[in-house]
Amino acid sequence: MTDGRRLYRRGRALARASPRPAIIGPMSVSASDPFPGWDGSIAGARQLQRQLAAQVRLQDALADAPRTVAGFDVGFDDGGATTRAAAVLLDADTLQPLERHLVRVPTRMPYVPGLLSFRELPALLHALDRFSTAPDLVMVDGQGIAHPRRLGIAAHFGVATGLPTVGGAKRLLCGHFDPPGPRPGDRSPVLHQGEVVGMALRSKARCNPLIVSPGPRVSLDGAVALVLRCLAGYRLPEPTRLADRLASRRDGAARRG
DNA sequence: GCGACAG
DNA sequence: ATCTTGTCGC
Repeated sequence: MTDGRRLYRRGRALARASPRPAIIGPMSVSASDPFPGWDGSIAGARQLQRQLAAQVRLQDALADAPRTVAGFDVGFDDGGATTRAAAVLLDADTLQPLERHLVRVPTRMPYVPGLLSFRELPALLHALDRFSTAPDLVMVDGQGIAHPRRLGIAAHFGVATGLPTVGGAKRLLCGHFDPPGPRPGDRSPVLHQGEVVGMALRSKARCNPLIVSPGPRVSLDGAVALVLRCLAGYRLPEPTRLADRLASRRDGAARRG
């Protein structure tokens, strides 16, 4: 299924997928064709990343008072054959969930460091389509611009949808940082090739720092401020934490025993 | 050549 | 990511 040139399997199911609602924005691509122009190769994927990264603008351009925040994450089933994408919409002020969606689609790409979005973005876009209304802000489990070519899955999501997006990862993909202070809120810049591409944020005491990096329409400082606003006593911000629980079949309602 | 390597 | 119970530390 992977011959080095065509690593991505285009499937019938994807071809007849439902079109994206018109609530997303002018920059959006359809969930059925997430990577227009991609030839399916590794080199082509990297080239597309460089091209899309050039479209990322880090000027804050979100609603004055975001009313909703969405969290996205992915998990796997059937030994990896099925990709589970979770999308949770929360009230930005109370952080209470308003909508929760879980979609299952066939896995079509293996995990390749630096090309995570080519594996998980399609499923995330399908999950996004389930929302009854577009979120004011998006948070994705993964890197924003803290990526070798400045297009982690969060940044890619933002470019693909036109929505303001923030990346929150549990670990670093590239670059380095000095350990931030021990108290919640302490932070230390993430550097890569001489550029500040993110912030290692101590979101909770005695926990490893969260790697925060912006996607389109959000600045680095803005991303940190938004993440801080979404914290509720856990290392991960609520949007991503709830999506993670839903995608990883660890959701309270789905557990027995 | 060697080490690193989101999820 | 995923396979998996209890356990050490705060």
